[in-house]
Amino acid sequence: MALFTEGGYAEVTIAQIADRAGLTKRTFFNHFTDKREVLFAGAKAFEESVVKHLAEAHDGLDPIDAAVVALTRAGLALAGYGEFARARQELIASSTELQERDLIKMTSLASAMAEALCRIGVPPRTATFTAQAAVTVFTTAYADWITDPGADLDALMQRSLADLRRAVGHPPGHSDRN
Amino acid sequence: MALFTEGGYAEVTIAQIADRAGLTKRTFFNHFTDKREVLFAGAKAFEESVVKHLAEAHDGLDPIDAAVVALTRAGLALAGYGEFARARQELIASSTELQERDLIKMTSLASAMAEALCRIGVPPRTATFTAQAAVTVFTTAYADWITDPGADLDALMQRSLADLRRAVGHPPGHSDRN
DNA sequence: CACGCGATGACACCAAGTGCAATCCGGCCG
DNA sequence: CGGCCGGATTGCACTTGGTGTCATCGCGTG
Repeated sequence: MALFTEGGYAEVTIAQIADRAGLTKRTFFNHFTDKREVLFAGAKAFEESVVKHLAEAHDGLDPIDAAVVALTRAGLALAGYGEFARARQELIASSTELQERDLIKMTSLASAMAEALCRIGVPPRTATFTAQAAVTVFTTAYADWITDPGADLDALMQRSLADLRRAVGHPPGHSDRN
Repeated sequence: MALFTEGGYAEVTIAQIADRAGLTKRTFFNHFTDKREVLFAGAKAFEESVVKHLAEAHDGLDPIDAAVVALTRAGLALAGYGEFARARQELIASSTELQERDLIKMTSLASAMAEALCRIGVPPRTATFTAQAAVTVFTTAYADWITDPGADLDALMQRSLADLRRAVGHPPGHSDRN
């Protein structure tokens, strides 16, 4: 991170990273498949955390609410990394390479969530849309949270979900229940 | 395309592409910034087409419906490329590199649409969610259309939109109008 | 102490890009 | 007709990400 923030992502070379870590270029690639991947180390763990929360806490909730809750819970575990998260997000925003990687991680997350929803009994197509929507909600709520770390992630998530609902409009053929 | 489909994306080298086109590696990079980009040549034109349709045909429609209609109209212009589109999609599915590029193109499309919506008077946050949702709808409808080129894109889009609406549930505080 | 195994390192190598300068080619002007 | 010009093409050298292979190191175990 130190190297990246002072030199810019593209300028920093793998050799430099390896040197800084007291290792070799080759060893770097034994730990990370990519240069990009070094900034997404936690992604897999986060995905698993979300899936776990999703499998646990879906009692009586709409799929979309369950998905949002699962993302919120998993997201709260990131609360400690505030400063790092901000720097990382800024770095990602500065490089299309990193944005691409970020997007595919989010897509992977959505897929994993969709699969988890299927296991709960949600039909596949609904599961896909639900997961995708939930991840969209998370992405913007997370961005909000980055710019204001003091805010409550849960509230931000609910606000984003409400905004999304307002944006896509009403589903056909039912009157409001709940 | 011929090279890619017979050899697989990763195996084909820029030199081979250039040879096949009767050009040089260097010249290839004068036309395309990337190896990936050669498969996304039409993306910018598509994006502009969508924005144009969106600016024109938003009379009296909800933003989300306007966005979906714009994507549908622009999508219909792709009807001629059926076989190519299928091969391309298959290729993208086979390579994470290409998936990443595809995702960022879709994100760029969503951004452009959001901006266009803002110009129409939709508040920014709503515009972002609307555009994102519409692109999601398009992505799955397009995938459906790829697997069944005989189908009607318009119908597929409407079905996807309905599915998405069902997935995200009802917006708060209004009873169904329309 | 010998052995084995996982992590590290050295080295050679390939392909994607990039910068720069030379060259080609078609049109245009005197 | 001949020279000139600007854009497209090219050759070439170079950097860097990434991989395959094999040697080596360090360490815990029998």
